[in-house]
Amino acid sequence: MHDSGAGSVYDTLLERGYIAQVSDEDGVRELLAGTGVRFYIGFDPTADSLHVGHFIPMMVMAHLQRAGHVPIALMGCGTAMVGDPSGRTDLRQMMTLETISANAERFREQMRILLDFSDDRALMVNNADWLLGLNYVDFLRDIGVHFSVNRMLAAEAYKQRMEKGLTFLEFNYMLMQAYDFLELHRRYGVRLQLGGDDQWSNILAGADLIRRKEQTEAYALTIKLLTTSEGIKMGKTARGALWLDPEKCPVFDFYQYWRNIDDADVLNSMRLVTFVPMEEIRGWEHLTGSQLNPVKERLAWEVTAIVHGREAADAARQQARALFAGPGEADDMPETLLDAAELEAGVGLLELLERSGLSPSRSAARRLVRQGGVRLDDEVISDESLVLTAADFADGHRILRAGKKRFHRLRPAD
RNA sequence: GGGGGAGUACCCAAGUGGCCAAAGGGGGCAGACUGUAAAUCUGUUGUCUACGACUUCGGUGGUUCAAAUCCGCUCUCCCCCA
Repeated sequence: MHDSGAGSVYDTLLERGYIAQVSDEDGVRELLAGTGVRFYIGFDPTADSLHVGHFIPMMVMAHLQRAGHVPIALMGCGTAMVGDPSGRTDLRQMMTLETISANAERFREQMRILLDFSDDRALMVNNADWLLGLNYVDFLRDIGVHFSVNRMLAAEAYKQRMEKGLTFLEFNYMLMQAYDFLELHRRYGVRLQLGGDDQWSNILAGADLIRRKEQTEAYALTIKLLTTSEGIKMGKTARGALWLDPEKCPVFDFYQYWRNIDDADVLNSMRLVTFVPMEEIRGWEHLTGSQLNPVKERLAWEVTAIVHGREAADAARQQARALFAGPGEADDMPETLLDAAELEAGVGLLELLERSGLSPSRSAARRLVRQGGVRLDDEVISDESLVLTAADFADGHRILRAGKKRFHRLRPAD
């Protein structure tokens, strides 16, 4: 884990491909050339776990922290009460403050995987502290005057909503985020806000506000969203987003997501989600086809190690190698225990597929069998009415496979 | 406040009394081919005690032998006028 010693952090960010837009490139470069710069990124706790979409901005914060700057992670409990319309086609589900606060608690824990909060090397603040107590009329007179509705409507973030409709509630989001920036400038001297590229107009609004209220230059820098080479958002899995919480996305699945990445996206991902030095990454540029497989494995290990720790990454790698390469198997494969009584009576294959989570329903399990997608150990099972009894477990456990990539261990309970 | 329009499966979107578990596309899943990739081809994609049965077309109550389709009420959203 190391950055290239030479060059400024700004150049590191640029080279690794994080930067999407900057309000004043020279200004930001100069600012970051110093040390101890406080900058912030806001995270609205609208779900109970962070996902890869948040992970990229976190990586940027980590790079900057390692270069001696001070990241401020803003928990958007106040802004989450309103909901950011940027990039959304419809109104977010309104959330209660309790839910939001509980989510923020999870976010806080997950932030620690990448940021060092000790000795004020990074700060965590909550905009509920200043947003929830605001007086409406005061806010309008103090902040609202500085916003032109005409200009707001021209913002890309709102344009998309002009067809589907935009509520006044959401329309205010930009003002709140702008106010956050101002508030953090006043409290901590923050002059730089980072965010996903969809946050561009919101961040600029804040920089403008600071300029007007404080006559100080503030900067906006947006980070590229994690997309495939075809511009499609990455991080979606069959079960939804690629969550950082192992409860919501098992480590093995997380690892496999990166292991199975498209050839065209390997190096780009390597730059964005790992700390592997650029010199090393450049050395892989000429690789093509199956030569990229070891690189994919490295990528998967590196990200997994950052998010879940080295041991978990080692385990996932070992498990994957065992399952795909040889007849072996790993220890921490998900498993289902079968008690003696049910083995006595016999357990149906379809039931097992459903219970293990390999199939969402028995109908789906039946289809899977019919299409030759089910294997018990290495044998394809075509009999959908197959029943397993204690005799089938004479050698201990059996491995149930759905398709080529999903595995589950069945084991008699002791 | 007045007028018009829309809500269909994971998403988009056909269907306007029976031939509808509901066209088509996307996505997902499986198989073939491969490199645990992509592309391509094939199959599949409501549930179940499965050649049949049951539940689904915003919600609810009706009309009818029969409703996603007709009527009343209701919820949500969009557009035009104010």
